[in-house]
Amino acid sequence: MSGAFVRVALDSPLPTLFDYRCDSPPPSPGTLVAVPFGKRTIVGLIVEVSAHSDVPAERVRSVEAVCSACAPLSSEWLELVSFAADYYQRSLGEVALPALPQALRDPDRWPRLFAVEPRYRLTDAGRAALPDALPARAAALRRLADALAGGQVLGASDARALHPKAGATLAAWQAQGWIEAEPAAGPDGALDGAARSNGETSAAGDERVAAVRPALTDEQTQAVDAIAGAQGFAPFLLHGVTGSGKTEVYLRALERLFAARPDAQALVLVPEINLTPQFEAAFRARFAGLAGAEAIVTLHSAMADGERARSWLAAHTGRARIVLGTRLAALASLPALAMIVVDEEHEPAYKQQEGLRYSARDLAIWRAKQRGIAVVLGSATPSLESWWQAEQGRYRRLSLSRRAVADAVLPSVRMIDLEEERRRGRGSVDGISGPLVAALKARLERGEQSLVFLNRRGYAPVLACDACGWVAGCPRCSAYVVLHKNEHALRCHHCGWESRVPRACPECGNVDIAPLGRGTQRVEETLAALVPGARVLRIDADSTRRKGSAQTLFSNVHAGEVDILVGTQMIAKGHDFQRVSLVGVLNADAALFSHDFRASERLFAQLMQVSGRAGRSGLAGEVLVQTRYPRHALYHALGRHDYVGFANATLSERRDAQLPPFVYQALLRAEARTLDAAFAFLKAAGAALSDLPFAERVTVYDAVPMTIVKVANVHRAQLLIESASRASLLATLRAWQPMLRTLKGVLRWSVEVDPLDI
DNA sequence: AGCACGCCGACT
DNA sequence: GTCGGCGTGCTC
Repeated sequence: MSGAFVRVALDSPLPTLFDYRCDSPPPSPGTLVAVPFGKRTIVGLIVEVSAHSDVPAERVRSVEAVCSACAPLSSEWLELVSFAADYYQRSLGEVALPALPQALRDPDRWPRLFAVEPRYRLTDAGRAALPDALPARAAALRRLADALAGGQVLGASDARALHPKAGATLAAWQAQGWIEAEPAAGPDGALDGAARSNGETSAAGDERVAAVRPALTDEQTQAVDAIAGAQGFAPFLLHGVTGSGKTEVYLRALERLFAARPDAQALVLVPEINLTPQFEAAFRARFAGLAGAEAIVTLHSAMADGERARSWLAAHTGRARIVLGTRLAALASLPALAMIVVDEEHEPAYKQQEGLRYSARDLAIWRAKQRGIAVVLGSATPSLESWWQAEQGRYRRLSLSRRAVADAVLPSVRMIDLEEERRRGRGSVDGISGPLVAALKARLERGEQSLVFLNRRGYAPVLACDACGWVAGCPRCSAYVVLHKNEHALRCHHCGWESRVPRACPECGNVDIAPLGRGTQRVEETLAALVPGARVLRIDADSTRRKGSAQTLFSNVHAGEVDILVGTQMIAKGHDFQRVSLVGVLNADAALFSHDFRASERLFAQLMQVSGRAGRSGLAGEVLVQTRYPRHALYHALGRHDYVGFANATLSERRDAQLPPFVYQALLRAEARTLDAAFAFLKAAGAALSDLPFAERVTVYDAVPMTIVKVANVHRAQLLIESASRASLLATLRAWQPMLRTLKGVLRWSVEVDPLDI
C-alpha cells in the first residue's frame, strides 16, 4: 500500500502512538487531526509523518479530518510535552491533548474557532444614528462607537477587549444597518494577527486604573537590572518580603523586555487567578499600550471553553504578548516566549493534584532552559527546593528586604502562650484568648480592621458523645465528618458525603452530643459574642461556594463594611487590605508535629503570608499567634520575620534526615476495593523493582496505607521509592512501568513523581 | 481511559 | 422472560 502515514498521539494511557493513513497532502508534525479510535472519533496530535507503517495494513484506518486552519504546534512544544510525559511517566498523548483547550479537541467546533472574524466599518446611517442610540453610561460602547467613527475597522475581538460582553454588539449594530462588514482579509489563526488593531482600542477600559509607575527602591532597581540584563537561561529567585513590591519588579522587567523586543511573549504564572484580580488589573493598566486586542490574555480553568480557546489561540499565534495564567498555562504554546514569571513560586497549587501530576513551576523552569531565557521565581517564603538551588548558586538570588510603601514596616509578631493563660486562670473562651479579644476590641475602637486566621472550615471538626466516646465519622471514608452548624449538616471534607445532625448519640442514645474543636463557623459565632458591636465576616470555601461570591465578600472588606474578617488561608493570599492592622492566628500548632515533613514549611509560609496582611499601608501592624509552644523554633523565626534562618535550619534537618530536596522521590499509589488487594499489588511491585537496573541506587520503602485509608469506599495504599540521583529514579520508573502493567489485579494504580504529600 | 462484549441475579 | 451488575479485552 502506498500513501503517507501519520503517527498520532492520543489521550489514552496506552504508551504508544497510533498510525493512520492520511492521503491528503501529508500534514506536518504538530498538526491536530480527528481520527477514528475504537467506536468513537477523537482528536489527536500528529507526531511523525512517515511513508510506511509497521501496523498490518488492514488495521490501519484513515484520518477523518485535518485541522489545517490551526498552525501546527512547534517542535519545541512537542519537545516540552515529550519531556513532561517522560518525566511524569505518562504517555505523550496524555500530556499533549489535555494541555489543549477543550474546544480544540472537538472537531465540530473547529469551523467556528477558526472562522474569519467579520470586520466592520461605520455606514452613513450609523454615523447619524449611533451617537444617540447609546445608553448614557455605556462607556465601553461609546468607545467602540468613537473608534468606528474615527474610521477604524473592528472585529468582535476588539469589541470584547473593550468589554467582555460587547462581543455581540457589532452583530447587533450590523443588523441595524449602522455598520457593514468589510471583505475578509485572510484566515485568522495565522501569524499575522498582531497588527490588526492598534493600541488605542485595546487600551480600553483601563483609564480608571491609573498606570502609576511608583519610584523603585534600590533593591527593586537592582533586581530589575539583573533580570532585564540577563543573557541566555537565567533563573532568578526573587525573595521579597510581603509588600516589598515584587509585582513592580515583574512589571518593570517586562517593560524592558517589550521595549527591546516588541514581538516577544511573556508567561506570567500565578497560583490562583481568582484571588488576584488586582494583579491582573496592574498588568492590564501597565501594558495597555501593547499592540493588539489580545495583547494580554488570561488562561485558567474557571474560564468558559470558548474564551479559553480564544486565549490559547492568541498565545499560539503570537498575538498575545503576555499570558497571565494558572498552572495549566505552563503548557501553553508560546512561539515567541522570552521571559517567564512564577509568582508565589512556593505555592502547592502549582502542583497538579490529579491526572498528570505536574509541577507548573518546574515545567516553567524547564521551558526557560529550553529557550535560553530568564525565569523569575518570586516569593516571600521560597520553597526549600528553590532556596536550596539558590544556595548552591544555580539560581541567582535577588532580595527585597524592605516594604516598598513609605512608612510601611513589617508587623510586630507576638505569641500568646495558651498554657500560661490557663495557669493564670485566664482561660480562653471557646479557644479565643483574653489578650486576643482585648486586641480585637482595641482595633474596633480605633476603626481599624482585624483578621482572624484559622485553617479549618466548618463549625467544628468533630461531633462527639461524652457518654460513650462515639465520634461522627463518614460511612464511606476513614475520616471524621465536620459539623456545619448553619446548614444543620455533617459533611465529609474528603468525599462530600452529607447527613443531618443527629439529635442523640446513635450508639448510646445520649442527647448530650457536643461539637469538639473549632472551625471558622464557630469562631465567627464566638467572636460576634466576645466583641460586641463588631461586624464579623467569614470567608472560606463554604461561604464562597457560589460563583463570584468571594469577590463580593472581599469588596465588603475593602469598603470598610467589616471589622473582623474570619477565614481560612483564602484570606491570606494576594489581598492588599488597607485598614487591617491586626492578625490573629488560632490553632496553628497541629502542623508542628505532623507526620508530613513538609507541614512546617507550609505552616511557616502561611503564617508569613497572613502576617503580611497586617499594617500594609503604614498602620502599626500586629500579629498575635495563639500557641501552646511559644518557644518553638518556627514561631521564633516567624517573630523575627526570619525566613532565611527558618529555611537554613529546616534545610539542614532535611539533609540530616535525607529528605527532599536532598533526595528525589516518587510514589506508587494503589486504589482497590480492599486494602489487602492494594497491598498485594504494591508488594509485588516492590519486589519487581529490586530486579531492575539502577535498583541498587534506589530505596524502596514498605507499602503503607494512606493517611485517609478509605475515601468514598476505595481503599488506598502507597509505596515510596527514592534516590539521591534523579536520573536513576527516572530510569527505574521507566523500566518499572511496563512491569506494573503486567501485574494483574482489579485496581487502579498511578505513579507520582516529586509528590508533595506523602 | 472509554467502550464494547459477556455471563449471572432481581424485576417490569 | 429482560434489565443491569462489573470482569475482561481492545483500541492504529
